[in-house]
Amino acid sequence: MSRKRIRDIRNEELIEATIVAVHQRGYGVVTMAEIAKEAGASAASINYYFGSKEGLMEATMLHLLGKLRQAMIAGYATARTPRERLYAVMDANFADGLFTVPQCSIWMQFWANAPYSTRLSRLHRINRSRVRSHFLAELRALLPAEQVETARQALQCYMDGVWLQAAQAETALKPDAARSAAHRVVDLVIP
Amino acid sequence: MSRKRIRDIRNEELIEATIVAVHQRGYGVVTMAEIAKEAGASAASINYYFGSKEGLMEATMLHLLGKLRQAMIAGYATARTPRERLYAVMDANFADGLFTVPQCSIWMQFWANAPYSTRLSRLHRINRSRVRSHFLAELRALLPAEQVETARQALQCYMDGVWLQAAQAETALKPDAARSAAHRVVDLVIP
DNA sequence: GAAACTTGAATGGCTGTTTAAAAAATCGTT
DNA sequence: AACGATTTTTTAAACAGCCATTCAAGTTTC
Repeated sequence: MSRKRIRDIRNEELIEATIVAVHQRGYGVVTMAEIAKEAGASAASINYYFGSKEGLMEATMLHLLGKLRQAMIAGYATARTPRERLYAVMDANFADGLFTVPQCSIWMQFWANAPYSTRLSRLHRINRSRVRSHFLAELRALLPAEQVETARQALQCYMDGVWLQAAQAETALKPDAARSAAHRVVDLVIP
Repeated sequence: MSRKRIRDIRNEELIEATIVAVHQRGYGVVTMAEIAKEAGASAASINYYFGSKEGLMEATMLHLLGKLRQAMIAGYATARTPRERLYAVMDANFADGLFTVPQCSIWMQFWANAPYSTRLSRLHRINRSRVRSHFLAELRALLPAEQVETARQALQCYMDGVWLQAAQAETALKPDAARSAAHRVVDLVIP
């Protein structure tokens, strides 16, 4: 029982430290020693838990992907109409616990580096196609078939772009403002 | 006369090689030796011309920024109405010579790394505020004041998002398709 | 006492930059 | 045109530093 628990505690601590350290120093530049220091541990112990630096990065992204997925199913639970479900897909990306500068920052670094790591690009592919199919499912109920793909691209690009800007923000983000702005964009696309 | 020319030729060759090499290997991982090999030169000669790796990166981004600026003033030349000028701002980002996978890729890597380099973040700030003011100038002529900022954010986020996706594309891009898609988005925002 | 956990130190490899010396280009003079 | 002098360009090799990973030897937990 406690065998598992210690490992899980360390995992979370190290992943949180990774998010902070990557945000502060940059994905390509951050060192194991810096992440370890942020977590109050040693570089060697990170390898003990995650095997390698790439393993740590993969676990960190897996963690963030999980949070995103969880936020989305939580939103789906209360949504009744296709439009509400479309709101829910957008809202998940701007959820309070997700839409923070460090997390948007690390997400962008993930995007930038995914093409150069087979393990990361796998995660990237999975997540993107999941978001994509959620969008398509709701849009098909709201728009004529020939407009669906254009609308999806517009909304998904908007979402990505907001994160990209958020990653560069110098002050704290306002998730609720981002959500209502996103709703306005949805209403623009689907009158 | 020819003193200047050789230096300019090498500069361009090395910058082109940088774009290719960074696209292939990633900003944070690419080495001077790899860039040099791509250009058919030696790592030492890059330092001779650019002083350092960071200097090379700054020069490369300056080059891309210049191309973007040039594309935009070229578009402005033929635009007559505010709406046409708004199209022109979008079109510049999707110009034939600019909207390619390697260049979108390096641009994203630039975004991701700008916060960690004072020289890059300076360029980033300059470019962003320039695009922003272009957007605002045209939108103010087309929308009531209280809608301008929302529309600007929607359009600029869309643009950024398209580039982000383009950087991940596995096949060649279609700049004209991107331009007409962008026009549709503009028409959506400004009826 | 065994298993799980932690870490300081060693390892091996790789990187950007400098240096010094050679090669190439340019120029002034004849 | 030719040629020596001077400047510009090139690079191989050396340098200095850093980093992920490993490992052996401890410490903690059960």
